[in-house]
Amino acid sequence: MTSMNDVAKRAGVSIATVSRVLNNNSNVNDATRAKILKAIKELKYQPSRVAKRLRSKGISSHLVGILVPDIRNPFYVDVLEGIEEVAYDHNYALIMCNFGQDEKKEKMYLEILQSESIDGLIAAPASEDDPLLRKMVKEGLPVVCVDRGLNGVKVDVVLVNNERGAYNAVDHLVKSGYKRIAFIAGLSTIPTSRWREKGYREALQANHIPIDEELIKFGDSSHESGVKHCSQLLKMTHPPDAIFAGNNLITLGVLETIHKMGRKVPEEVAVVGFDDMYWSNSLNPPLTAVRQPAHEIGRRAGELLLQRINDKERPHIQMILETELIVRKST
Amino acid sequence: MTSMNDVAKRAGVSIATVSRVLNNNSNVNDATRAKILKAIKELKYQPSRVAKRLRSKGISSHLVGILVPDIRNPFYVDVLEGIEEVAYDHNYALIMCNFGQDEKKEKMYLEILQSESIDGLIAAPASEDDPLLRKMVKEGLPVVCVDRGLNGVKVDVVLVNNERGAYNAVDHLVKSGYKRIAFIAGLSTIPTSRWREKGYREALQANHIPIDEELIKFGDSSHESGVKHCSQLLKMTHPPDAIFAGNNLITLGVLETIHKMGRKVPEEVAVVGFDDMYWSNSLNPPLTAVRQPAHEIGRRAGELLLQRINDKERPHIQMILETELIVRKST
DNA sequence: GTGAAAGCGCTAACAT
DNA sequence: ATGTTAGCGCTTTCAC
Repeated sequence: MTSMNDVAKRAGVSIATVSRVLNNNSNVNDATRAKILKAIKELKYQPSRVAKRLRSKGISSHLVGILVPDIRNPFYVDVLEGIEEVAYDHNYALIMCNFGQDEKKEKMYLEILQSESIDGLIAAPASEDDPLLRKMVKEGLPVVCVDRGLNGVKVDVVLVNNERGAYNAVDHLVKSGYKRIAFIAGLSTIPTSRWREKGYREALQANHIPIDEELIKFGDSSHESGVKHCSQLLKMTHPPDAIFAGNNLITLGVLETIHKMGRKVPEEVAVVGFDDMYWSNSLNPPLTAVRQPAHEIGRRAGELLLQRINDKERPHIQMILETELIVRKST
Repeated sequence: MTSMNDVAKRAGVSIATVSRVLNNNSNVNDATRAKILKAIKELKYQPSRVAKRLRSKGISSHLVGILVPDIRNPFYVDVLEGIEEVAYDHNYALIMCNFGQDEKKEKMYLEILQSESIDGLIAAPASEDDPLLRKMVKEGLPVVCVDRGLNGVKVDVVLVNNERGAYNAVDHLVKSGYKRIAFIAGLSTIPTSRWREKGYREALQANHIPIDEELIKFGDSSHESGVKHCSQLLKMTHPPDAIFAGNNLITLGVLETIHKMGRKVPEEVAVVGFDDMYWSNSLNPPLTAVRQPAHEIGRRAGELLLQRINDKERPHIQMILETELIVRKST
């Protein structure tokens, strides 16, 4: 790699001057500037982001971290895309860490992120009580949480009204005549699962439908979990006539299982999923789903993060976006 | 951030000794080591990856870059996951760059990656002639290409036999009795599109079916492109009785369009897609698809990269994996 | 307007 | 077995 030194030599100036034209703050003689620019071009010089980062802590290193629970979940992919869009617009690079619901992995990634001297972090932590993340926030790292918050510490948060989203889905199921509505939830430790469960219970209560605890299954937010719990449900003596799936991946597992067991959707079992996908229309049958504005969540989170990086004193914001129930053919 | 200096002071030793226990190479007195370890723990010291990177060029910085064309494509997500798996096992962090089929963006990301002093790079470049990437390889950066190669320079490559994959798909279509088989390809500039086209043509020829150029559409590897070309195809006076979709996203667009136009699959139009998805079974109808071992591709690429990082002289490898045609209900 | 020099946190000779 | 020191490539006072 050619360094500032090479440029300085070639232009016959000192590295300080080179640095000046690079960050075009101070005044530099036009002739000198031209010489330097020429040398930069000739040498194809590229400043080292690493050295910059090491030297100027606090000054923008233009690197932000992203911590996602599961890259296989299309929801997070969309969020990521939203973030990436604003990052790109502002010349930030992303260091992406996918911890796959594994808290050990999450911890390791947080440590790496920290030691990479990132400017900021967008995270969907496994737990709202994550001590390490909390510590990083306290130490002044700009952090924006998506999809879930972080207790006991001030952070910007972008999420969706999960309770209402679930409520609407289940309410729709009831209004469509379904009586035994099961809920396959994600990991019980993650907040979204609990909010969605709350919405589920409330909708049932509001409609005077007794809650059958047998119909509530907590799994681990994965495709396999959807498969497992759906097949258990379907094998019950009194199987449910509708399933509310706690997320994307679970929904896909549920659909697969129902097909494999030869049941008809929605005649024998209706399905509504939390999280819409852009290809929900091509599923069999077209899926009724609670749509989260994932891309928007990503964009907002990205914007909030950049704002906070530039102004650490700005008051904290909790941004709650609404979901939308997209009724198709599975209910 | 607490630094090595803080640790050294607290333990009453020099930073060199601290560095030694951290990289446990040389001999350190057990008592001293214990003291230092204690100080590290008490201070919650974390070495700065940035400083390490700056200092020791060439010595592993444990950061590798990933350059993917489109994170929305489930194929790349699976590849990414495979890479991430091996990276995690070897304590490498990933800096992920998604250029969204945009060559300008790709260039910017390559520059960033370069100036981050990464140890190596796994890339699926937009073009096999990318000059910047080529330059980086020439300058000694370990690079592994996935899904496509890089001309005029030696690199490890992991990809799939696209030609044969396409051939098998189309051959299957013919053998199933379809006569007017359309092909909606991805971006004509990317090699995979051309290989798949080749396989398509060959299968037709081998089966003595005349090629109708009207039935070959080149788009841009996106969902929208699938929608657009499928609807054009279906509106023809003599529409095709089968569609071979050039990738994941295109397939989804095709399916959506067929449903929207009220045609029956496979009775009115059969569909086979390149790239299988783990939820292909839940599509309407279950999709016949050419399965690429995406996860395996990722793992292999990751392994090759780590090997190359550790041994720049190792001979270059081109790894060609086979595809598998999964016949379901759409054909 | 420009240069010299200190230092960010670390590693790796080279001393002791 | 441990300490001293010179950088890695950059920014930023402080001089001139």
